[in-house]
Amino acid sequence: MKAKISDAVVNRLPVYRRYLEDLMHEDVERISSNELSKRIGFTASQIRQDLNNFGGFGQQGYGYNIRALYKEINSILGLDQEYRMVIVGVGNLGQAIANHTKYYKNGFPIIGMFDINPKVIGLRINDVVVQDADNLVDFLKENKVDIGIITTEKEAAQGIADRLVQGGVRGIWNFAPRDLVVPKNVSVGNVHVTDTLNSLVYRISHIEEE
Amino acid sequence: MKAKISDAVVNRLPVYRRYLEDLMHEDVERISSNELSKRIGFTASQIRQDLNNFGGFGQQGYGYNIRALYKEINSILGLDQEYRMVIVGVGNLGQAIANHTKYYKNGFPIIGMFDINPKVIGLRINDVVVQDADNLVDFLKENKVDIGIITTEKEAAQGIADRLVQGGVRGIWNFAPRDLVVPKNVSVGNVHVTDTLNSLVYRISHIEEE
DNA sequence: TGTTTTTTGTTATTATTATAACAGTCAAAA
DNA sequence: TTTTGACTGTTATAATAATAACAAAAAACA
Repeated sequence: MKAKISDAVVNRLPVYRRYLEDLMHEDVERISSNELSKRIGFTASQIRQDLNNFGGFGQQGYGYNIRALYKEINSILGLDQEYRMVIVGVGNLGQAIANHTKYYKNGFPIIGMFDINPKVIGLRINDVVVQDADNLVDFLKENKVDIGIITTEKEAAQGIADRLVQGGVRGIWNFAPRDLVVPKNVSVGNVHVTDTLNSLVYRISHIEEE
Repeated sequence: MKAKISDAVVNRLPVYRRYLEDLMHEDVERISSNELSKRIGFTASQIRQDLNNFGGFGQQGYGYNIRALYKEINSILGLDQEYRMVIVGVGNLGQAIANHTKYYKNGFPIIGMFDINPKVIGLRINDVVVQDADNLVDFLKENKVDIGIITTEKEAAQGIADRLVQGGVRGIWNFAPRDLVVPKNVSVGNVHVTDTLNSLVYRISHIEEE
C-alpha cells in the first residue's frame, strides 16, 4: 500500500542529489535539514517530509550523513543501473548531448545515433557512427535500448516516438517542442527549452509588479 | 490590486502558445476550452481559469478565436518586444543555441558570445564573433543586453551570473546545473537538463508500481 | 423570431501540497 | 553516567491549486 509519490517530490529528488554531490566535494560529512534548507531554498520541513517518503535516512540529534543519503537518493532515482540510449536527430543539440562526457561515461551509454540528413550520416562521435534513421527500427530489434532521445524538429517527433515505443524503449527524453502520445508503460521526460525562455520573458516583463 | 499569477499558471502559458501556434498552422479558426482540453491535456476548467487571469478572451457559445488568443498570449508573455541576448560559454550547447534560427531571427537577437577557450574565441557564428570572456563586463557596459545565457560548466556559473547582473541584464537563462543567487529584480530561468533525465529515470524504474 | 444548444466567466468545492508543531530519540557535554 | 540540546519523523494545520458547478450570454437552429 505504498503511497504514490507526487511529481513535485520526484522533481525535487534530482535537486537534492545535486546539492549533496556539491557537499560531498566540499568534504562535509553531515547536514541537518535546517542547514540544507538554507542552501537549497526548500523549507526544512519539506526536506524532511520529502526524504521520509522513502525512508528514515536521518538521525535525531545528528542530521543526515551526506555520503549515505547521496547513495540512497541515487538508488531511489534508479541511478544504480545502466540505461542504454539512442539519439535521434544529430543536429547541434543532438551532438551536444552525444559529446556530454557525463552521460556516455556514467551509466548512460549512447549506443546508437540516427538522422535523415546525409551530411551527418556516417559522422563518428565517441566511437558511435550516425546511421540513417531508416535503420532505427531494426537497430532497436537487435539491441536493447532503454531510453530514446528525440532531438529532431517537432514535425518528426511523434513518428520517432512511435518507432521508439515499437522498438521497446522504456523512456523517451524529448527535446522537441511537441508533447508526445505514448502508451502508459513508457515514460516521457520533456525538455521544452523554448518554453523556459518564454516564461523567463514573462517574469522579466512583469517583474516590477510585485 | 492585481493578484499575483502563480508559477504553475506562468509555466502553462508557453504551452498554450505552442498549441495555438499548431492550430493556426492547421487553419483552425476557433476552439472551445473543451476541444483544447482534449488536445492539450489540461481540464477545460483549468484552461478557462488560466486565461481569465488575464482577461475574458472567449465568447459564450463560440469559444476562443485562435489567432486573437495567440496574439494575446504573446503579449502577456512579453513576446511582442525584443530581447537582446549574449551567450557565455560557447561549447556544444552554446553553439546549438547560437545556431537556433528561431532565436536570432525572432525577437531574441544574440549580439555577443563569450568564452575562455582560445579554440573558440574568434569563431564566427551568424556574424557574431566569439570574444574572450574577459570582455564581458565592458561589452555589457557598452551594449544594452536583456538576457544573459549561461552555458558554461557549473563551477563558473555563479561568477558569470554576478558579472551579468553587474552589467545590468534583466534575466538569466541558465543551463548550468547550479542554482544561481541574484538580486530580486533579476529573473532566472533554469534549464536543468540532467535533472529531467534523472526524474525520467525515476519514472522508468518505478513505472510498474501503479 | 423564439427556442435550444453551446460555451464562457466565475464562484464553490475538493484535492493537493507545503508549512508548522511537537513528541520522541540520539549525540554531545558535564 | 546523567542531563541538556539538537534533530528527526510524523501528525496537524494552513495555503495553494485544480476541479466541478452553474448562471448568463451568445450562437445556431427551427
